Amino acid sequence: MSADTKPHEALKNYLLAALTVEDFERVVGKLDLVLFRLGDVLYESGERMENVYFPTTAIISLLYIMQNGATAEIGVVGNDGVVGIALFMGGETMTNRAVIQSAGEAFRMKEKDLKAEFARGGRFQALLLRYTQALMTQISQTAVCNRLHTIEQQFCRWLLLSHDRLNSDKLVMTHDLISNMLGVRREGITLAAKKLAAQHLIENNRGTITVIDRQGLEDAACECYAVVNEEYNRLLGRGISRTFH
Amino acid sequence: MSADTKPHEALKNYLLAALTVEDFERVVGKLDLVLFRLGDVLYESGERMENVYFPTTAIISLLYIMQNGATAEIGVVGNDGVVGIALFMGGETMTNRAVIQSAGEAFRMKEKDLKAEFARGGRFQALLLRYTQALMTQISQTAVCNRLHTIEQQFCRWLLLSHDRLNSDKLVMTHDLISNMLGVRREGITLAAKKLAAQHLIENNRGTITVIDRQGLEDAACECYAVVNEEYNRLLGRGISRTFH
DNA sequence: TACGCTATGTGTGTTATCGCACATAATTGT
DNA sequence: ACAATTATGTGCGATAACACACATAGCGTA
Repeated sequence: MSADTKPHEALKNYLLAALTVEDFERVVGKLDLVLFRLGDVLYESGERMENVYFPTTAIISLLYIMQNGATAEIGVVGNDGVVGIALFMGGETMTNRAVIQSAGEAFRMKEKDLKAEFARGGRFQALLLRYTQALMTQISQTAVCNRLHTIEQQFCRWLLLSHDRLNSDKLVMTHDLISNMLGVRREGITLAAKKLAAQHLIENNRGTITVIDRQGLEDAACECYAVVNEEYNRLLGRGISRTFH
Repeated sequence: MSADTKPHEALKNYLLAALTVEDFERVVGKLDLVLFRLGDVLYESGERMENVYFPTTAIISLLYIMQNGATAEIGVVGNDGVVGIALFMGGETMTNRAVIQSAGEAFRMKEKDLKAEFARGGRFQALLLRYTQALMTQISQTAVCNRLHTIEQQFCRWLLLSHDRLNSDKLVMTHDLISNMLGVRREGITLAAKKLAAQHLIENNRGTITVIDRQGLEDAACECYAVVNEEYNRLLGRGISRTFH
């Protein structure tokens, strides 16, 4: 397999791609490719997980669901990371739901296999922990952004984080869905989208948002996006931002 | 020392107290007691840390500082945890500032000693990782709370989290300081404090807030406090909430 | 005891966002 | 082609929080 001319699909996930050849060869045998559709749930709040997932083309949203049904996203995971950190962090469950925000593929690894790999204590463990710290930074910045910034700024941050994890400029996503992620009204997103479209930063069609001016979007966002992006670069040793695609 | 009749001060920190006798005996030799005053900074954003701290009576706030000087707390650490997780998570630095919110003591451990202990991979490592997951839950809930709840509800959550980590009902803290933590205006806190005082949940004197009706405060808070508290109990195997004092 | 500093209380007008209602437009199914 | 469904656009009054201004009150100390 290492002699293949075509690189393994799993290398599309940056965590897996950062393994040594030796580690990768061993780990790859324990991975299964899974296809997810929009809305699929990888785990529920408080639910015991049986697998972790290393996304390649899928994007997963970590959502908190309030007792009254209101929702708010605390973070997003794509080909930069892994879903199911509670399995190696030792908590077994989390207080959020992991839901597919953008259809695509991910590699599944069984709990037992993951724990065995983690316990080896080598590069894989170090990578998983550094990724977890990066995710903490993203969640922290979500908290800050929710506190201090406007819907429009948050929408920009959210678009950029999604765009980074997508190999297309087209986000298939309704305003309503986005509003659930950001924990705001649907009308708030409609308004923000119109404003960004008027500045020619995005195109805003029924069910899809297309990124037109990536740099313009970054300028329109608050500092939160840049802080998170730089921390991911620093911790995971490569850009996940568009600059590096 | 294990034969002492008086329990070691370090046992006031729940992470250290959860170690096996053997682990504790070894670790305790590497701890130094430090006294902190209000406002002391344990590390700055992006600054290389040289120690971790296991608080006993001190309370530490993890603050994000925006470029324009605005601040927002992302989490709070007391005798339930440890400050400086970046040292074992592998990132070395974080994007926030750790600042003393309530004067008191903490045990300091050198980076090298901590990393050596972590690398042993035993109970101490497991505890540190589970604590990190608990902290992630707290940060997540801060994000949710910032998004969906009123200043008054957030103030209740904040009071409860602080009260849990304090061995007194008196919080020495100005409205101005609290407003910096919550990322709101000082007047907003004055108003919320007056409302809670009118309901006899707290007493609101110059420079101090005294918790009068703990249960009433919990009822006035949003679900965010309960979610975090339950998750700490589940992950760290003991209550840090007042119920268990 | 009086002065000065710090903390808290309060009022006014503004803004962002909300909740709700409803119109319009795009897509899907028959 | 038409009806039904889904997505988006828009208006309006309510509310929470903001910024700013300034009054009062508690505390330390000269």
